[in-house]
Amino acid sequence: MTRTGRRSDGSDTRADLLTAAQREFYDRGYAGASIRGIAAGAGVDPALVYHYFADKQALFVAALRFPANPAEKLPQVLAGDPKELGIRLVGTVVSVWDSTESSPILTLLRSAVTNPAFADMLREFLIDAVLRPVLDSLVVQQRELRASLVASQLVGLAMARYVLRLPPLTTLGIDDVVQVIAPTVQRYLTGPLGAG
Amino acid sequence: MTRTGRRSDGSDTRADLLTAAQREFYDRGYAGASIRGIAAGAGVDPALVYHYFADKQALFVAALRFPANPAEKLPQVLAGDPKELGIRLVGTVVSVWDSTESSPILTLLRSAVTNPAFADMLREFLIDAVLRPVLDSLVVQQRELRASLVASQLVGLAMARYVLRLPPLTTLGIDDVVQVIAPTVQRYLTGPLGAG
DNA sequence: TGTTGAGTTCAACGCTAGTTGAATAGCTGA
DNA sequence: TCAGCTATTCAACTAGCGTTGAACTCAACA
Repeated sequence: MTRTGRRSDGSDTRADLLTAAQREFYDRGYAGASIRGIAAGAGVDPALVYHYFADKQALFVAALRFPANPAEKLPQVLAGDPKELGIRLVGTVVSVWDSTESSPILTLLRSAVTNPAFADMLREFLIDAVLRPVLDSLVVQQRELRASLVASQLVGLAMARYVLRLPPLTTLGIDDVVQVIAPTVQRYLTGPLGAG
Repeated sequence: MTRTGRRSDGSDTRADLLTAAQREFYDRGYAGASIRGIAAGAGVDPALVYHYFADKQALFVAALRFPANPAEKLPQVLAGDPKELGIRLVGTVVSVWDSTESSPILTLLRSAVTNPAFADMLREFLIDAVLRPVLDSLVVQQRELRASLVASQLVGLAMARYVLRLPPLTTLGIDDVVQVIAPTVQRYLTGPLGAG
């Protein structure tokens, strides 16, 4: 019964910690998740977390980026008729959100609400990594306003579908969600912003 | 230097506690706010909180309802041309949100993200107290879907304007916000929900 | 005037949290 | 084989939390 010391099996403890952290941060938010709980989820002593990560916040940031989930989907969103950009954007975003049990963006959304630093991270991700590229592909004015409007509808959709769990929006299939939300996003992207 | 015992001035400590609680819950969310911090904000010993309220959750609920902020604005939203219902709804909602430094709904929004019980409270408030009455005043189908769509855009607007502080949406005046958001809400309320 | 009850503080309990330093066990390369 | 690095655990520290019970002081009413 060896207690301390290195394990004999070739387990990847760092990855186990990141997976457990993802789950825990997603379920409970940044403040609600505990190092002890994450360590328990990975079957490991809490102190071990500090062997791999500087502190709780570093673990959070690392968990957000694991596995690498960059905007590599952007090209296929941008390709095609700009008149159907809203359809492709909403479809891609919702399918990414639906695809995993603990989407990093939803984790960040949960934590952004009570932590201004994470709100900054989310805002910068949304604007810099997603919406600016999309809008730069269009010939429109008022890009920043349009970007924030699209963000407002997408964030609201995430809140309604995953956090508040509003009955019809939560159970709708991806195609139905796209059908009702995409026209709004399309107007924010390319439509007139005055009276509609 | 009297330490314990009743105060001589006619101060309303209960109201002071509720005001401090509002501010603290708004700033930090339910879990992040502390009884000790709220008591300090009211210039009072933490134990005094338990003289007036059963526990932290009771204080939270009491702070949400203080001062009474029911949907007494509904009639003036419902009155008038249904074609401009979106304008009146968005205008009223944003002006309520902007009017106070710690709107109860925004507090609830902040806390709902990490606490399912508060998510239920917020959902029920939005649907039962605001959106069902509005939709019952219209002759439309798919009321529940329309309600959740309106909720998604309003919640997203709140997130963008007050939590994420997306630059243009945060600084826009109420009239400008209404101008860009109301058409979306109007379509969700009365427009076609298929391809737009 | 005396008594009661409401308002108020003090001190503490039990719990959980993030974090750290020392000790131990196994792997790797000389 | 052995030295040293890395992985791992143990035990503890400090700080903060919600909450409680007892004590004290004043105001109001009989």
